[in-house]
Order: sequence, then structure tokens, then C-alpha cells
Amino acid sequence: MFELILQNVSKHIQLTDEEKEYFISILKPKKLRRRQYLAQAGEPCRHECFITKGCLRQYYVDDNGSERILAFAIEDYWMSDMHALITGEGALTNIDALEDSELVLIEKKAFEELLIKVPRFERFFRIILQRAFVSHQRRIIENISLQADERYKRFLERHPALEQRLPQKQIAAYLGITAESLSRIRRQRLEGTKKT
Amino acid sequence: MFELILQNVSKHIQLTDEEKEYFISILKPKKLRRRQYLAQAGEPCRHECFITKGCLRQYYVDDNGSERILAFAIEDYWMSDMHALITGEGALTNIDALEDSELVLIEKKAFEELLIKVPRFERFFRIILQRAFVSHQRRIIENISLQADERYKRFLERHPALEQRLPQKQIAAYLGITAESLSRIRRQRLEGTKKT
DNA sequence: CGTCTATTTGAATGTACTCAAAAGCGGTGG
DNA sequence: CCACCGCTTTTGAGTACATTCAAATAGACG
Repeated sequence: MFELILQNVSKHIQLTDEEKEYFISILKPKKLRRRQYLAQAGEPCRHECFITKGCLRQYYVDDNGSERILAFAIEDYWMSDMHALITGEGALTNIDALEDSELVLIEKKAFEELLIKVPRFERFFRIILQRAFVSHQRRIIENISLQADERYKRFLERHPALEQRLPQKQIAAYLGITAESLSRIRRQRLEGTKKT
Repeated sequence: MFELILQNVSKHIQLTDEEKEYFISILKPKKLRRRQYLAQAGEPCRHECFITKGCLRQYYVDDNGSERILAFAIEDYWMSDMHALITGEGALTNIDALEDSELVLIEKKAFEELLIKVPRFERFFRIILQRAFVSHQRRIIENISLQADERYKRFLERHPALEQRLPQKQIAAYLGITAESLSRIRRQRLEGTKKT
């Protein structure tokens, strides 16, 4: 049941059998139906979350009511409203399921205890965060320096697996463009490839 | 000499006297003249860096030759090319000084040893990274959901201290707009406030 | 003082948006 | 099984925002 998450953790740190046992003892499996929320903006976010199956999205609803997607997460990825988790304040974002999904949750309190009882996990999450940080840096650069069609191209290159699974509308909301614009960009790409 | 960095560290973790001594022993002060590089894209980045005085910027030069600024950092902030530091590959970004600056450097090797010898520092950098991560999330959302004038307004709200110190051109490069556009946005803001 | 860079301003252009409508697609219930 | 509903995607026309290019002005630094 928890093979995937243990494997994920072991990519960056080694645990003793005891530590493994303790870690497993705080994990709570959870299923999420398509469209079901894991977290909602304004409410406290009570857990760190690891995905064993399915696909989640983290998004923000702006003043015009448009959804802006911060991140997608599939199997073998972590996702949470970090702001809420570290400050205890209400979440800034919504997290919901784009597909029926299976998760492993760690309650906020258990998570904090874990970091104290097994400090190696500090290292684990530092490494996870470093990677997330670098990929966010990349995304910021792409957002401020590239036009929509080029951003879409980079998205496809970087996340070929996601392209298959996500509705265009969701990809548009991730790229920061309208669904109509993405549709036009795709048409132009097809016209471009036909002629070659 | 190292009061500021010790104070910065003590915001999140407590060190014993021994640990403090060891930590100080690996710190290297460095002065950087205005326009001088701390890191250059393509070259390995050899250190984590804490700023005690002055102002640095981290930027990327895109295919058109435009500079796109990822981050500014002033006194009491950390800055490095994280990608280069964790992978050992060449840096993705350039880092240089916008003002004559005074830094404290930790060599990559010493940094890695520090994390092993004083694991509490894993916690420290995890917390630093969490905050940076959240602020990057915010910036991504603002970049994809707001227009230039609103992004500028948010920048002023969030970084009132920086406004004074930075040339407009640098702020424009941070916001992802041209210097001309920022100039027009500022004029409109002034016209707007006059009338009220 | 002179030089170099930053900032302002104008005109023309281009990219992406809004609004509107039609077509496509999937699921549900009669 | 078909008809209908809701949602996504496509397409068009007009518009808004920001860019490019060019030139003038202002400011900073040696």
C-alpha cells in the first residue's frame, strides 16, 4: 500500500526499519473523486499529501473569477498548500482532483513531529523543496520572457505525460492564457507541421 | 563581522556555541563592486551566499538578449544559483551586484559538510526554501493573472524598500515588461493620483 | 565638461483578449 | 438506442494592452 511513497522517500534518504515503521504509522490513505476538493482557499490545510494514483491540480481563482493553475501533480508527486501548512493560516489555493485519485496524507501535526523525531526528513523535504524551487524559477523566467506559443511548446517538452491526460482548458489556465488562445496556438502548430 | 548572518540563522534554529564556532569557521567574507559578477550562466556556482550589505540581482539573458530578473536580494537575504549548487552543473543564471556589496560566502563543499555535521541546518534551509517557494508561487500567480500596471502596484506594495534603490529599468526586467511600458504605467499612476 | 545610460514620449504594430456563436464530445435518462 | 444536456473546443470579429522602433530629454559617472 505504501510502497510508492517509501520508494519516493528512499530516492533521497535512507531510513532504518524502525524509522520506516514509524513513518508508515502516520500515513493515512485517502481516495478522492474527480472534482473533489483536498483543500480550499481560506480554510486551513491540514496535511501534506503524496499522490499514488490519479491527478490533482492546485489553483487560484482571481478577481475576475478565472482559475489560474499553479501546479499539476500526478503519481509519485507531493502537493500541498505550503503557505497554509507552514503558517497555520488559511490556504491561498484550492486543490482538487482532475481524475479519481488515491493519496497518502500526513496530518500537519504528525508531519511536524516526524521532522523532529526523524530529522533526516528535514533533509528529504529540503531536497524536494530545492527542486520545486528551481522549477518555479524556470517557470517564472518562461512566463516573463516567452510568448504564449513558445510557453506551450516548452510545456509539451517538459510534461509530455501530462499533455495526454489534461483537458486543453486546464493547460491554458496553467500557461496563463485563455482557452480560445490555446486553441488558436494549436491550430497554428498543426498548420506549421503540415507544410514541412 | 558575522553578527547579521548569525542573527539570521537564529530566527529559525538554535545553535550551541560549538556549532556557532564551526559555522563561523566556514564563512568567507567577500566584497563585490557594483556590476561585478558573483556567478555567471554556464559556469559552476561554487557557493551559497548571504548578503550583509548592498544589493544583488539574479537574472537570465533570453534569446533576444533581454535581461529577465528572477530576484533581487539585499541585506539579510540569501541568494545563489540553486540549480548549479545542487546539481554541480553550470549555473542557469547570472548574479551580479547593483550596488557595492558585502557578502558572506559558504563554499559548496563546506556547505554540504555543514548539513551533515550540523543537521539542524537542514531544518534551517528547509524553512528558508519553504518561504522562497511560497513567494515564488505568489509571483507565478501574479504573472499569469495580472496586467502590467497591477503587477507593478503589487511590487511596490510588497517591496517598498526596493523601489527606492532600484533603477526603473531593473524593475521592468523583474516584472517582465519593457522599460518604456513601465515609464508609461508610472505616468498613468501619477495622472490618476493628481485627479483625486 | 563630455559621454554613456536611463527615462520619457510618440506612432505604428502585434499579440492575446473579449464577446459571440457554432461545432464537437461525453454522459445520462427516457 | 436515441435525444438531450452540459461542457469543451473551435472560429470569427473587434478591441485592448504591451511591444518595437525612433527620437528627444534627463541624469549619472568618470
